[in-house]
Amino acid sequence: MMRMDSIRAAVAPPGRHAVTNASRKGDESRLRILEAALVEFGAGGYRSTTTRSIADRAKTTLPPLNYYFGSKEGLYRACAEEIVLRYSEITNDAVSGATQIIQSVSSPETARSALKTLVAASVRLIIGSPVFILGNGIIARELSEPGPAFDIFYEQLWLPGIERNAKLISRIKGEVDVSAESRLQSILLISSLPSFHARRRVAQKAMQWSGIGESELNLLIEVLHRQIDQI
Amino acid sequence: MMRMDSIRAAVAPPGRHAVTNASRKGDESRLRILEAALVEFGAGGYRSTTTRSIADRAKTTLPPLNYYFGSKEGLYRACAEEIVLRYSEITNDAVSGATQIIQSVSSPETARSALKTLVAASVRLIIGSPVFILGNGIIARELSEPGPAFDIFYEQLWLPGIERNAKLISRIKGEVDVSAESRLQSILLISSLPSFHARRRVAQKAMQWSGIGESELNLLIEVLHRQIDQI
DNA sequence: TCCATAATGTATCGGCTGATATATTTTGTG
DNA sequence: CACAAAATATATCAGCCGATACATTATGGA
Repeated sequence: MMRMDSIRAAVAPPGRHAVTNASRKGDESRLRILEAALVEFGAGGYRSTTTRSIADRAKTTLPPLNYYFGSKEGLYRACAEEIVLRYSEITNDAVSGATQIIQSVSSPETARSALKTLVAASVRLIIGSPVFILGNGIIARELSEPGPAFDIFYEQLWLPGIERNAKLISRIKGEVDVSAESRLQSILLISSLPSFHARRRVAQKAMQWSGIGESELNLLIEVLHRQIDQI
Repeated sequence: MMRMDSIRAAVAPPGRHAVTNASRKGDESRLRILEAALVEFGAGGYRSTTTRSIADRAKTTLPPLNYYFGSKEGLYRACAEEIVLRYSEITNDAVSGATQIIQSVSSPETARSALKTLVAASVRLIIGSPVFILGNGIIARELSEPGPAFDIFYEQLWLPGIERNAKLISRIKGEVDVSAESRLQSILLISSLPSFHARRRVAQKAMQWSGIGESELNLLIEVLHRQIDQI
């Protein structure tokens, strides 16, 4: 009982992190595993995904998974952090634009325009981006059934997003402080998108779309923009 | 191999169904198991829920589960059908009212009012009803990760709901035929609700609500009604 | 009351899963 | 080139899960 290996692996994944000049092959493997995990977790969720399937996709075996990430749960959390990272990078422009407008003295119409930009960017990212569908699967699932990554997404993605949009909506309506109503509108607006991702199959079937391409995205954005126009 | 028992159990759960005068105790057990399954599946989803936990909650053992429902999946599907049944019963009034308005020659304002009634009823059912939270958990999960019950919900719940609301929206706008836009608006409107259920924790945290009671529901309905006013 | 059948419990099987002890190979460095 | 450390593979374990063979009890009609 209480073997050295398990302690080392569980507490701080690989000791390698403390070392400055580690081998490059290790990093490549780590990334390959992470990528495979994103695919597998994204397709099947946490429970349904087996570490073996991840190892297979990463063209390796089981031990490296624990070697680099400590456990299945550690790997899952690493996926969540990776998703947040990529997400932030992509939305960086739209977000910093909005932040600037929120912090400065701006007209309702400026705020409205920023909100539209944010929403359009989110739609393209969440629903349109093929490379991001897997990440969105993980996000959507974590929303409807909080798992090991809930807190990561909540604190780094949802709460900031809700607050940002609520402030913009508030500005549009000329409120001095953000009202409960505005915050609720923000939640509903933001909720629509992962929902739409999750209900992709439902929506596609109901709309009789053969796929979700440019024209479909544009229609969706148009409808949302019109909704924003009427705030 | 190919034993009688398994064939009988898998194809048509119990032969009992063909019999007119079966024992009452069997029905009670069946219901108790179904109720327990609704709780367990609702709390944990299909994969995470074990047949043992269901049997425990139903204060019985494993064999009766297969005896009455053939398999874990059969039990899950039975839960979905039960949910659809209860759901339909509760929304029956609002739905038949809306149907009547759709089929007759009605003014935009009549349609708008019917849509508001439908949405308010849905909000109370999906978000407000404590007895229905478990069913909604199953529905929400099945939306974001299609499982054995997806088709049941799609055909009996979502598609009819989307079509109904789309027709009302279309009527409100005075369209002759239901436009793609109206249908999309309908999807977005309907999507908000299970989303809000799923994101209950997120919303509650973000709104700093201690719970979702009458006043919170009313605020939510108010925001949605205002949205409908601006269609 | 008796008995066929329905209902439930006990015990167990086979398969899968996460994890890891152990052995082997690969890598970077002096 | 040699060698310590890092990385990867093999083999295996222990636990859980769905399912069911088998045994037992309960039910209700004749």
